Amino acid sequence: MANLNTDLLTPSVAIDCVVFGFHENELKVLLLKLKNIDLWALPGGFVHKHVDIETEAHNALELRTGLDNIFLKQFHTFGSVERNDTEHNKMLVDKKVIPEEWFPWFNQRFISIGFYALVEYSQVKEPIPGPISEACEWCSVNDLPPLMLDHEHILTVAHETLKKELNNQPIGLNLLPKRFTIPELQSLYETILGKKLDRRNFRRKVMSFGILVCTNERRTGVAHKAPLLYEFDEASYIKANEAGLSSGW
Amino acid sequence: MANLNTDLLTPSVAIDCVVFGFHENELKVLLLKLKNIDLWALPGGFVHKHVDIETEAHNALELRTGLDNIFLKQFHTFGSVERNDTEHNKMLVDKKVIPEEWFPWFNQRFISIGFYALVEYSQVKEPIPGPISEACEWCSVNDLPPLMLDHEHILTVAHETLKKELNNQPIGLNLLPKRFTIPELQSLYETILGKKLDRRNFRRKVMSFGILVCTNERRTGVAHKAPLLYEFDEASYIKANEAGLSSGW
DNA sequence: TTTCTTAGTGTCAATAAGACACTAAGATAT
DNA sequence: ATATCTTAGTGTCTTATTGACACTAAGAAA
Repeated sequence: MANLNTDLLTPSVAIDCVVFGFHENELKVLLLKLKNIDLWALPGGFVHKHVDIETEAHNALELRTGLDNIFLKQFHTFGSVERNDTEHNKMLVDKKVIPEEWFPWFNQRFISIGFYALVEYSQVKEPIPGPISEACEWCSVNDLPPLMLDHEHILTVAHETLKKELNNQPIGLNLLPKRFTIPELQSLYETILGKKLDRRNFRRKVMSFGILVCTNERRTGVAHKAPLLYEFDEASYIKANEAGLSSGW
Repeated sequence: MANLNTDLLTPSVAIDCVVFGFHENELKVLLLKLKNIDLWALPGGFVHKHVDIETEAHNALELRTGLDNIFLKQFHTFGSVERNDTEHNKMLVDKKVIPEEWFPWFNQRFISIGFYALVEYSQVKEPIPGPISEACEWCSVNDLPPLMLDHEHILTVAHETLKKELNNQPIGLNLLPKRFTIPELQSLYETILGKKLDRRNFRRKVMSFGILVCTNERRTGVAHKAPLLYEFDEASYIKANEAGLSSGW
């Protein structure tokens, strides 16, 4: 996007992606730091005229993460008139975040389709900044830098959606490494929900889903009793995802 | 829209509304019959540059139903490239559904934001056709006429969303008259879900939500034992809606 | 007044959820 | 080596929720 061929793009339509990762018991989100100013943005982009919006979201994330099979889900479309902020766009030109000739395109009224993504933190070696950004970093959801426009709102809606999804479907296949322990899975749930769960009841419930396979191997080199490693049974996981879990936590 | 001032409209963005009503134990949906051909469409429209998408959806429905306080909820955004169908648009011109000068606008690649609406059937006296339609009618969800483009798909996704919503929140305030009987409410649930529920368990569960107020009056002039009339307690209803119900049916 | 149909209520059993205490195993400190 | 600390793993009891089911009540029609 060093140049911006607006003829190929769908006017008025943008995509914003909230990429969740899980690391050191924190829920992280991938953010781009704009050039020259202390302002951050969600990864995203515009929609080419000949490309489906889901594909475009995948492409945007592949550019940032290098991963090509990311779990992605549309969660909301943001269409408030106030999203168009001429002062903000002028500032982007002033600070040389975008070249002046991009101003007309950026200053359109945009409708933004929000996607959230779940990725395994460790698989993203080095997040790659885009044309208007100088850094791409994981930030803790609980300690966000200043975000552009309504991006904090978009992020909040994505997080709330994710919390609700926990009641309807299993989560973890896309956020955890292939092998993981039950306490790690619990920590993921606790982190997303923002509250503690009872160890014994958690284990009972999650085992009842029938999506976990015990490898009979243990995590070694770790303090205290070595926990058993589990994997997801992908077929059952997908089935549970489609059928939906019955009740909430 | 007898004329179409495209300068005022957001390019590439459209809105489609799936308006649900409940009548004679059937789930109905409001459809427009296009002029001169046996092809039907969801009500909807385009998005004025200075209007929020939610407001635009409300406006579109007010034009069709005369109602100005409809329950509306965004459920999905449809962004497949294949939604743009030049042959279909040529046909619309050929059959004089739209004037030829509208062709370029209609033949854009559109992203469509889907909303579903819940309305009390009896409050819509006479649905009003729009500029490209010659009739506006309630159709049974189980017996749909031929629909334009991907509108049947949009309708299906809306219906599935509504089914899932039953697990998370009460439904009825917007679909039933002010006063209704529990068997009527049950019939609404059964119709949406497409399956029978146990009378006694249904009553117990729905009463446990604490959103129903008994009026101590009965529906008279009806066959068999006169059932008691209930109303929703709006404050509790809204609270239940926000908090979410715990578990599924 | 008998019959038919729907309304309204109660109970019991099975299942799921919440609260809680013990034993096992590895790491570290003494 | 052994004691101690911390986390892993399991079981049980209580309570709440769900599902299955049978009776009585009231109005309409025969």
